[in-house]
Amino acid sequence: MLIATWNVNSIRTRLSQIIDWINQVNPDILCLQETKVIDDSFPIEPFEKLGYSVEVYGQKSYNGVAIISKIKAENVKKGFCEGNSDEHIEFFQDQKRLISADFHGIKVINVYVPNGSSLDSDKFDYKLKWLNCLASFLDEQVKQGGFICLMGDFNIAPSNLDIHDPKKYEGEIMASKLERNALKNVLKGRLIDSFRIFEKNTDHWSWWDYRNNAYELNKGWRIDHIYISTELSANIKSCVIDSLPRGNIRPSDHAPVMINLNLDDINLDLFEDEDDFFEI
DNA sequence: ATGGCGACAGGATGTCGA
Repeated sequence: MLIATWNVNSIRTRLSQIIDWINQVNPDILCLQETKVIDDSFPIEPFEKLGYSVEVYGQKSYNGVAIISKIKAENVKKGFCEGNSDEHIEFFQDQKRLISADFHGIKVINVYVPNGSSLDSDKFDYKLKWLNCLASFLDEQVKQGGFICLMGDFNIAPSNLDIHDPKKYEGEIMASKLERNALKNVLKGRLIDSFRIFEKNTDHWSWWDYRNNAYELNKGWRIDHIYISTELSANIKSCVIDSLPRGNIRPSDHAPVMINLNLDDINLDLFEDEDDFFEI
């Protein structure tokens, strides 16, 4: 099963490129971020024509997430809705940055983490609070049992290996200790970075700034990630960043990232107490 | 380089992203 994530920076501007990519790669599940459109205006038909179902959670101009899937999404949830106090939900619900759904017993959580602007900005405070809320949300999902796939645009380079020039950006936005610790607190060791299962010590980027010829100079960051329950690590056959779409005419500034997950030999014993899993 | 580049809303140019 191919599961992919892509910050497309406007679904309407990038539509034909996304359709081309789907035709070429044939993913089973594609999580999108920065769709930048209200739900009523999301172009659902081009995906349905290819046999996909579409779940959207968007808003005007900013943010917006969606899940495109061949398998029908079960238990779709939009925004933070569990494991968080009502005031948290209230605080975060105006920015559409999270959608989750179950597929064959795997809970797919698609996130667009706030950028945060700079460390002295109110937006940075919002980013850390949002990540803390995500940690609580994830705690609740883990409690419910089942495998988890947490993916999307995290706007954080987990280590200096994920930045083309770590010295230049040391301690700055997307590279700070505070953000990295907030991300670690989300993962809590129970989820692992799929990409680093295969690429232990290599430079690969998922985002290149539109400015300063960054893509041509290959000056990028790896800020788009697919985290998966540690129990599933043996089932991941590959994790690849497809950088080619970044070279398109009028590209997104992000590249798609995907994993190939083998579900054939998943150990169902892990879920012997989870009736929900067997109903699917 | 307090600038780059691109999308958006709106109908010029400011805001936002990363």
